Amino acid sequence: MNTPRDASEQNSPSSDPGMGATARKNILLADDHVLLAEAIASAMVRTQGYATVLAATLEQTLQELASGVKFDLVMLDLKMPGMMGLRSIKEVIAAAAPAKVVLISGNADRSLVQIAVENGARGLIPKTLPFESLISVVNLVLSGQVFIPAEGWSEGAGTSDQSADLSDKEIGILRMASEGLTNKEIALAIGKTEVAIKMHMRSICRQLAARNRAHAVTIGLERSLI
Amino acid sequence: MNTPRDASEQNSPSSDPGMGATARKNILLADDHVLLAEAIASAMVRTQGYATVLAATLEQTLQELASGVKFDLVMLDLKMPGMMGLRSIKEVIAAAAPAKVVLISGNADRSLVQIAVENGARGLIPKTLPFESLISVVNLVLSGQVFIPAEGWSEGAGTSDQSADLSDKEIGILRMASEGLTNKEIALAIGKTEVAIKMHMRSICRQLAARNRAHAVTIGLERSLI
DNA sequence: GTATATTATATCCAAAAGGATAAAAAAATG
DNA sequence: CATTTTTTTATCCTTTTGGATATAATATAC
Repeated sequence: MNTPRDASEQNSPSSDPGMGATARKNILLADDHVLLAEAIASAMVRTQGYATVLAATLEQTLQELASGVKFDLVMLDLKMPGMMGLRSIKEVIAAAAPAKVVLISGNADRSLVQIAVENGARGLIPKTLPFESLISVVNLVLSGQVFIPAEGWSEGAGTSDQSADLSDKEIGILRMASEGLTNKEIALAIGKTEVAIKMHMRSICRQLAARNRAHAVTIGLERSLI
Repeated sequence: MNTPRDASEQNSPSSDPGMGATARKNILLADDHVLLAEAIASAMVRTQGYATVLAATLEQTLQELASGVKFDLVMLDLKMPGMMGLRSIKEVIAAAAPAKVVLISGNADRSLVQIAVENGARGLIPKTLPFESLISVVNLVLSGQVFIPAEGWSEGAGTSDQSADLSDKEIGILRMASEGLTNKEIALAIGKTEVAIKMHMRSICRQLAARNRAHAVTIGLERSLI
């Protein structure tokens, strides 16, 4: 099945006149892993005739979505420069509407995807998916279905764990904590007191269902919140 | 000695008679991101005529390397089930010899790759590399060169940071710490005293140049040590 | 075997993290 | 405006970390 894919030149989308009711689909592929993105893009073009545009950062993605080109599907990598967990996903979903948004990830955790779907995402394409299945999933999603793989992703938190999204401030604090800064140092850095940071950390841990800051950092990293 | 069973339908490697001195190359592609692996594999086959075998776990990789098939190049993903940082990289390099081993990663940190190269790795292929460049890099490496991209990876630790590899015990302890376990709980889990764990944590932090356990967890996750 | 590392343990101690409660300060809401 | 909510701060406290030092118990090497 896999034959030539030439990576570079996708068909440009936009103004495409005189196509039937089921016109050719425009896909925005947002992934900084160009190697993968080009491969997917070329498969789309070759086997389905879908026009594909690439974006390598969140910024580029939003730019493309604001460019006026009407996309049918956005394939969004969870770990891309600029991405900050659920926060960014929501942003893209809003900007992409009414285009469908499906997530791509190497190892997303269950709860994040679940919440993302509740917020309008059309599912998840794990990077561990065989090539062949990819096309089927894309068409499935284009037809209006939601696709979530039954397995193949990290266990996440099977228990009671709602993937709340942290505020920008909380994300900043968690990031600093992940870099080894103490509460006192963080406080100094953002001009607050140590106690304030401590309260934020407690809030962060509660929201992430983390046992302590080390655990919070782990969860933050795995959900690419930070 | 099992015959090369290749993952999809790539040309089977091994006994390939009647090729010139520069015989066709056998490549082992170890990456659990099948989507990407198949794309690379097909590009290899199509544009270069290189036979490619896929492996999706460290275990499979080592099995292939022990199967008797002579590979010329192993492309090894840093984040694959079973992989534990430098430890596993060394293992693969040893098992692959005299085949060349080049790393693949979405976001490897500088120091790890540096140390890996000092241990015999032939360089790094970032997943952000354009498709076109991939072929060039592969041939470059096959010709005996080491390839390390000048940019496009996480800053890592620019300062004085030697990516030492942790012992199995240390990795286990760090992993438990990343899951929010306290020293006391870890001690209980592995039948040691709290103080012993504390000493190990200190040793871990020293080796990773981490400021504290939260930082150590971050580094451990980023280097996929845990 | 002895000598030399490595690993584990015991006691100290100071700093930081985690938790609770109450009260200002600021922001958002009506 | 007044009111409600959120954020920030203060003061307690307990547990956990992080660090130092010394001593036992294993290994590892010679």
